[in-house]
Amino acid sequence: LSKITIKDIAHKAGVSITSVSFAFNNPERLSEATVQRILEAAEELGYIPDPIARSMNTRRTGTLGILVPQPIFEIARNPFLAEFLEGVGEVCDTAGLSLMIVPPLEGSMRRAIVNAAVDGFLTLGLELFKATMVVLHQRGIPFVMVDSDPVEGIPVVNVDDEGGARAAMNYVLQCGHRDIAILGIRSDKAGHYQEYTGTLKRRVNGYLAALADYDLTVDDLHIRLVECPSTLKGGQQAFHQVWKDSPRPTALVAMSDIIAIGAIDAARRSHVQIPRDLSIVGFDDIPMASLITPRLTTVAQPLRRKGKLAAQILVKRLENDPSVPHHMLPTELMVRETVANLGQ
Amino acid sequence: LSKITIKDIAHKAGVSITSVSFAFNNPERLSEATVQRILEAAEELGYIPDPIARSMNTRRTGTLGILVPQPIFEIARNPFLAEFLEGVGEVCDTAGLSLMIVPPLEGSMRRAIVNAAVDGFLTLGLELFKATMVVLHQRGIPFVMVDSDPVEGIPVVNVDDEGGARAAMNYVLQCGHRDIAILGIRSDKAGHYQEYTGTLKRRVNGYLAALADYDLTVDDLHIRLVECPSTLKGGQQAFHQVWKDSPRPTALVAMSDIIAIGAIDAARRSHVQIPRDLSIVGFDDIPMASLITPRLTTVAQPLRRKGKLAAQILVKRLENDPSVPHHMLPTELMVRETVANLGQ
DNA sequence: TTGTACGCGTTATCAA
DNA sequence: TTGATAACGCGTACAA
Repeated sequence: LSKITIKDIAHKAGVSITSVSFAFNNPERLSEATVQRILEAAEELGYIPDPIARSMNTRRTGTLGILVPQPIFEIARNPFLAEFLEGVGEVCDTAGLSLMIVPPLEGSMRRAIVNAAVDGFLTLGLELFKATMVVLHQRGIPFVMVDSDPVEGIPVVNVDDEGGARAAMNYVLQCGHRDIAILGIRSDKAGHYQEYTGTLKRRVNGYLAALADYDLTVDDLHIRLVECPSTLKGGQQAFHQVWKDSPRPTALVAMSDIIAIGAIDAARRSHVQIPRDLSIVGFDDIPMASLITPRLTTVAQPLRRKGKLAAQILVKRLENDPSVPHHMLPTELMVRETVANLGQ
Repeated sequence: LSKITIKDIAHKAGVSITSVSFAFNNPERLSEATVQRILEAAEELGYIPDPIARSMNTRRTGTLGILVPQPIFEIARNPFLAEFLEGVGEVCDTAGLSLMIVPPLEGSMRRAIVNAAVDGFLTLGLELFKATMVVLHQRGIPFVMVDSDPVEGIPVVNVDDEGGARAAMNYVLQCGHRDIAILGIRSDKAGHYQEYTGTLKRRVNGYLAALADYDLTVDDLHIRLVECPSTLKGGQQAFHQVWKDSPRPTALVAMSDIIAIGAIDAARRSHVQIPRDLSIVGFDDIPMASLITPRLTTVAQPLRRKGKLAAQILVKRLENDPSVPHHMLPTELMVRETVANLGQ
């Protein structure tokens, strides 16, 4: 029904379509009277320029896309995204950009990338790495990778996942725990942590390194990796799964806070007391982590800063800044109340 | 740099541009050999159709917009959005749609609506009601209003805010509280709750109705309304503000969970024990509400269902379904652990 | 089966 | 100060 075009106005105001366009975009090139007349006609007709047609030759959409590896439905469940969005939002708001969440289309990353009418992409924890990179290049618009393995020529923003993970596991070991379940994030590499890439890989590497310091490995009977979705429910189910195990773990090392919090919740409902009966450490330090009781011991990563930085880089690229920064933001172990020291 | 167009392929494959288009969209109309040749050429050149040009004549973008009244930065802070998105996401995922978050552009709703290349809008708690409605109509694409005062001819999805608010306040009063601070959500109507519209108005009305049952009003010295942003920090600050008041409130009735949780957090840091020293009730029942300790007594609204329902309606409208449903979803008081009974 | 030509709504170029 | 007219890249009647 948005039938009213520049032509209708031109007709009504008795001018050419060029003049109408000028009236909006270059008023100083027209006589004031003409501009006035055109604007009035537009007002009367309730004219709104078609954003798509406009984008057609400005080559700009005014929105940037966040390419996420999971359906919106799923990704919205992880508070991780919200905080990341806060940072991205800061930049968008000041730059006057909108934000498009671009999930795989019918399971295909390619289709998603191809279809999205955006000026640039922020990729979040890319999966199907190689294939996706190719499409991204073909698409020919700037993109910045977040939480991915660094690639020559592409801006990347990462955090020190490995260092953080190592610190977390090391702390748990220091506290005397030797029966440990790692609560991993389920990916397409289900069960094969050796094939992990990006963030997952770096975190697992950190855990392994800390274990190695104690001559421990993950395939030990006492140390195991259990995968679950990075959601509250995922954490709850993971708790029930490992709690039946024997030997029963004395500590859970979760790869995300939301998993850890889910596990804590399930534990509480099962009258398992944290940290007396079971220790837990998370990863991310989402706001909820310090709001629950007991306060979650976890690895803090600067989620907002990460989002803001990545968005800033992308915006610069849109303005043809040729630099290709690679950032590695620090992580920090936040010792709080969910890990018991077995020595005491 | 996305220079590769349909023309380049036509040239390389030695066919017309029509054939190229057909090869992608209507392969059965071409000989298999030709299709093969074209696809190969496209593959080699790394061709990707331009989504904007395509939208230009399909009149479809494959994305729907969520029109929010605040900057992304701000709205991302409220877990409310995440849960709503979950519901919307369910629909998007199955319908193969992307999601665009559309905040005011340079403070202007109008500009935001005008610029967004989307197939339809979901409006969330519309502000500047009348003016915005006009632009939305002019834009000529379908939209569904969520959390707004119902309008003839426009689909609306609301929840029973008034009933929920009334139940919450009534419960607090039943528990014997008479010194109460309402923690309101700060809007552009700062301080003038009489001018509230939409959700805010309905909630305040609910509170007032419950108070009226006890012959109480909000301008009483003992009952007051304090406004703050609907964020964790907003709730923290609100706590400090009212805690200095005299008479000091024995109960806080917050218009959102995130405010309530912020207040609880601030209270805990000030060694004020909930609910012994201070009772608190929230609104929304976000997941965090039942995760914190003590578990938050609050009013549950079906956030996900709301998002899903609204999105479903919008998608139907995109398919030219002429029906204009008005929905009012139920709310429910969740009695948990943050309100003390003064009578006991 | 394939190609020509036009439409989509705007902005940009150039001439009048 | 204005107005034809050509892009922009793709879809699609219609003709060949």
